[in-house]
Amino acid sequence: MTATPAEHKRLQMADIARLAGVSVSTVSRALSGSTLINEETRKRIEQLARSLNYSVNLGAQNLRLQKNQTIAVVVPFDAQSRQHISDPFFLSIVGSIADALTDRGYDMLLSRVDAERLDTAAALFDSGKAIGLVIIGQWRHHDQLNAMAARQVPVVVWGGQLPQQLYCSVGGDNVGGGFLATRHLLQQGRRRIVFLGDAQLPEVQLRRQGYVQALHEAGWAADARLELPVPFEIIAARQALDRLCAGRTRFDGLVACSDLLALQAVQSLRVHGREVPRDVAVIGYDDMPLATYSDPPLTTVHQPVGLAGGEIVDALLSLMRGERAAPRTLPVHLVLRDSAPVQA
Amino acid sequence: MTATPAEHKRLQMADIARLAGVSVSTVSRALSGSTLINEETRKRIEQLARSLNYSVNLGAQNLRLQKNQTIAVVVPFDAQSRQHISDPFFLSIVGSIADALTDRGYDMLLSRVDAERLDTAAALFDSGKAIGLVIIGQWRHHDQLNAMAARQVPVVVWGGQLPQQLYCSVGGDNVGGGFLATRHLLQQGRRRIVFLGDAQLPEVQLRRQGYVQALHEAGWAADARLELPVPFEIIAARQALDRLCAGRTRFDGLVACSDLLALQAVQSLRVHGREVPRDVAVIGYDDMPLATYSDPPLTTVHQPVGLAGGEIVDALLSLMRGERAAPRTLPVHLVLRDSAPVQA
DNA sequence: ATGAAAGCGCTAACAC
DNA sequence: GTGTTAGCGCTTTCAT
Repeated sequence: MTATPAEHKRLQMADIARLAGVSVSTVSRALSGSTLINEETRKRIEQLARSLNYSVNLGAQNLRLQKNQTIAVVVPFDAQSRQHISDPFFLSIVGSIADALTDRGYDMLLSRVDAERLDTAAALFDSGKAIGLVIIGQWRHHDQLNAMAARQVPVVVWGGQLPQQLYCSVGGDNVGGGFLATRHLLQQGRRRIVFLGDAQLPEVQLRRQGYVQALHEAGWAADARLELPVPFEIIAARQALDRLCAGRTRFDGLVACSDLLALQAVQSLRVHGREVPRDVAVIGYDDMPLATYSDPPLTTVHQPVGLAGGEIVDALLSLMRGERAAPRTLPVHLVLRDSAPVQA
Repeated sequence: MTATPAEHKRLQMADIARLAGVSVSTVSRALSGSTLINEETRKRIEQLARSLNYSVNLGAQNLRLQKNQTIAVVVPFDAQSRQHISDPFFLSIVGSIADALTDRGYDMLLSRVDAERLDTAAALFDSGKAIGLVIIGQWRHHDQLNAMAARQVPVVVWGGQLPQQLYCSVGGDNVGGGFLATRHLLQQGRRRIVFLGDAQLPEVQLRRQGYVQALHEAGWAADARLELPVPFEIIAARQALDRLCAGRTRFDGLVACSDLLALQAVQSLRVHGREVPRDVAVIGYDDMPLATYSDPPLTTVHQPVGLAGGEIVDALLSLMRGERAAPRTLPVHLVLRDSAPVQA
């Protein structure tokens, strides 16, 4: 609320030095807690600095010290759908990482890149803006991530563990999650189970593996007509669901790759006169808060979002220390609620 | 996945210069799009740089150019409850701001500070780490925010507009929201309406003003027994709600200060044998996605989260240009769903 | 069109 | 203990 660009009047060490009647080195020492300085001068300088709201310029300090405490967290976006950060799961993961980084004394730079060009995220590292990268999701570009890792960019990816993976990933047990959900439905007597999710995405592909595996164990084969490759984006997903429900494909169970997708399915089913769980049992994924409050409360695969941030950050830090960081798969479990209860 | 801290081998301009057989100045010119350079040399250098994944060190560049494109977004946390970023509304706002900043070419630094010491956020500016600040919520420290603004820290606060406010705020119309919710309940014949929210927080205080105003217009006075000063934190809120429901205070309507709070109320009421909306009509606040899917779907005050990011960022940018930025109040509206339907 | 040199704000030898 | 000086990686006069 001033009329002059506040930019120009930022204090610097030389100003403090002049006002205190000492040299800049003395100020530097006073403010950096050096031992070889008179206690009284330090007090005086510290107080002066504080009273003027002076803080050491971190850009200059970092340059001089060759140091940096910034980690970039990259949330890819789908350029086609111009999708924004809105998926509650992504947001939660970001929150979890933010907490973990704060706890460990790092700064977090939040960036967005085109999901088709994950490799552009490396510029954040190459330019020295960040000393490490966290990328949320592999999307369709396992290869780009591999290339980044191959040239030593410190990067941890939230996502699935894939064969021939050079980068470090941290993620929920996707195969296990898909399996648990599907097996539960089978155990409740469901036979025709829809799988809802775009298997082009590695995480979804892995969940699908669990789905297929559960079917096989029960003696069934996967049926391509029951696989609905919907994106995470709600509007498009809903259209696909409405088509499915309006069509003549019969099904009595459904495994979705997010809670939001599952709830869209519930709504679509309702519109088409089918009841959950009576006609179709539905299982979500993620266990976001809304799964508790929804109608019906959602049986869903719980992802350990709270832990995720710490795991991701710890993996990245060890990577940056030069250690090899093995991919980590975090345990998931099924939370039973009403959309796919025991005793269907 | 290497065994050597990758830190040391970051390329710099001198390396490129050496490899290209030119001076650093030439490289600098080539990479910065200067006109006084041979087109062929530029091509050659650009290609060399690209092939080596070289990017200009932005720390050094910023220092030299006295420039910086980083905006800090600060999400305060309640140190007592050790609360993490989990409130879906905060997360959404952060997402919206992230999108707005990305669109406008700024970097976003996400920080957390103790909600009791909002003023510590100013260090991000004083140290030159960020050239502008966005703070999510006023919490209990209007005064600290005023002090920051008074000393020219470019800051925009998401929150309510208060008297004697020196800083620029952007926020939903809280008085209007509280009013709309309460009036709706009154129009549906509800008479004893609980207000759920900690009026120590300015935004909540404003919503309470709207609540009181609606009561007055209908000829009623506020009843202190119907005001439940719960925090946004779920566990504590739930305890207070259970106490209310178990007690002998009668009420047939409830206005909550977040959707999560409203849904906790619904659950608490259920546990105590009361039905929503039949016995108690409930209205939430924010209109998060879960409000659509919940049981019952929540009548709630819609906040324009999608717009918020752009408004906040634009206000901040104009502030940084040295213009005076007036506080902005964004319109809210009531979304009618089943928890407080028309025709109670 | 290109190179040499100064300097952005800071820290760390190295003097004294 | 404190000041002087060099230099972190870059851009930009100023020469040539």
